[in-house]
Amino acid sequence: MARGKIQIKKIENQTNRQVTYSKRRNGLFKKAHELTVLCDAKVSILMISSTQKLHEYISPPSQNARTLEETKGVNRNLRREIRQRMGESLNDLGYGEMVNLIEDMDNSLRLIRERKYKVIGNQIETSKKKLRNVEEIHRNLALEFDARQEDPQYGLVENEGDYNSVLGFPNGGPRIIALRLPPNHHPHHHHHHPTLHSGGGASDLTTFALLE
Amino acid sequence: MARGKIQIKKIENQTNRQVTYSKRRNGLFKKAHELTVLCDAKVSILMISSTQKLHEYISPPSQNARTLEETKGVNRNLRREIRQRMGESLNDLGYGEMVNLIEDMDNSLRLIRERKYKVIGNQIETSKKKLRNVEEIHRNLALEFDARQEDPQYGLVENEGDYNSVLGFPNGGPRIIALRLPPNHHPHHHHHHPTLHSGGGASDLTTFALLE
DNA sequence: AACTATTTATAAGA
DNA sequence: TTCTTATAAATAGTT
Repeated sequence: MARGKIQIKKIENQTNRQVTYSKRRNGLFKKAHELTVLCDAKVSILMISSTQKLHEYISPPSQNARTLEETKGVNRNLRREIRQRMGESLNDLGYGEMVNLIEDMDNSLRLIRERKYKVIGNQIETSKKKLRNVEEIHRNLALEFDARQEDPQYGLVENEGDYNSVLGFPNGGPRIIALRLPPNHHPHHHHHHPTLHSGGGASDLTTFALLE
Repeated sequence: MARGKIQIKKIENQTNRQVTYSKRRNGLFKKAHELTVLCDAKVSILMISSTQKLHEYISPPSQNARTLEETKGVNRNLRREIRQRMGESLNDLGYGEMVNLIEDMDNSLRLIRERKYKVIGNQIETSKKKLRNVEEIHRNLALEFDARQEDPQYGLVENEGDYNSVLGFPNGGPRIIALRLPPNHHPHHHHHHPTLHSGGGASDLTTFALLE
C-alpha cells in the first residue's frame, strides 16, 4: 500500500513474506485494539505464520472481568474434562485425580447402562453409523492444535511482535489472563471432580501464572 | 481517520459506535484475509460487540477443505457426544448407539486405568501447555457462547458484515458467523451442567438446525 | 449505503 | 530489525 500497489497473493520470497507478516501482524493487532476500545468490543486473534509460529491478541477484559474470567475458567476446565473422559490429555492428571475420574466415569456408565434397558426401539444399524461418524469427526477436529502439540517442532513463540510496545504499552497491555478459580467453584456438585482439583504437582494454574 | 482525527477511546454515542464497529470489523477481517494470503498464514478472529453479537473470521483451510456445514455438524455432534458421555441427553440415543457408547466409554476407562499406573510425575512440557492454553483462551469467547446456544431463546443473526461481498467472494470465502446473544446471562446459575444442557423438549439437534 | 477529505497503513528502499 | 517516505488503503464525518 505504498510505493506501489501489490496484488493480494502469496509472497514467494521468504524474506519479504516474513517482513510483511511482521508488519501486517502489528497492524492487525493495532486495529484490533482500537476496535476493542472504540466499540467496547471483545476481540481475540490467533495466527500461525508460515513458519508455524503462533501469535495472539486477546483484548483485555472490559468490565465484567471477574464473571467473564470465571466463565472462561469453567469452560476451560470443562473442555479439559471432556478430553480426559475420552481418555486423552491424561498427562494433566495426578493419581488421585485419575482415581476420581474413573469413579465418576463409572457412575456415568452406570447411568447410561440403566438407561439402555429402558430404551424402546431398535435403529441399531443407523445408530452405529451415526456414532462412528461422530467419533471420526471428533478425532478430526482435535487435530488442528492437538496434533501440533504432539510435534516437538511446534513451539510457542515469545511475544515477538512486541505489540504492546508498538501500541505504547510499556506493560500491562492486553495479554493472556490467568485465572485462579476458587477450589469449590464448580458447576458439578460432587466434590471429586478431577479437573478442578488444585492438587497435584503441576496444575494448569501454575502454567497460567507462568504465562502472565 | 478521515474528516478528522479521532481519539482511541470508547465511542459513547451508541449509533456511532455500532457503525464504527461494523466498518472496522470489515476492515479488520479484510486485513486478516490479506495477511493469510500474502503470508501464507492462518488467522482466526473472534469478536463480541457491545451488543453481544459474535462475529468470527477463520482463515480458510489451506488444503483441508472442510465446508462450513460439515464443521457445524462436527460441533453439533461434539457437544451432543459430550453430554452423552456425561450420562445426559440420552434421549437422543437409540439402543444400539447406547451399546456403542458404553463400549467406547469402557475402552476409555480402560485407557485411563492403564494410564493411572504409569503416572510418574512432572512430565509437562511447558511449550505444549502454553500452546494449549493459548488455544483455549482464544476459544473461550466462542464457548461462552456455544453454551448459550443450548438455550432456545438465542437466535441467529444474519450475516451482517457481508464480508465476502466486500472482499469479492461470491461464496466459499472465509466464513463469518454472527449470532445474537441476549443482554443478560447467568454464569453462576448452574444446575447440574448448565452449559451443556439442552433446554426444553426440543433436542439440541433440532435447535441447531434452526440456528443454521 | 455512498461519498470524500483526511488519516493511517504500509511497500519498498536505506 | 528499524526508519523513512511515497503511495495505497481505511475510515470519520457527512449526505
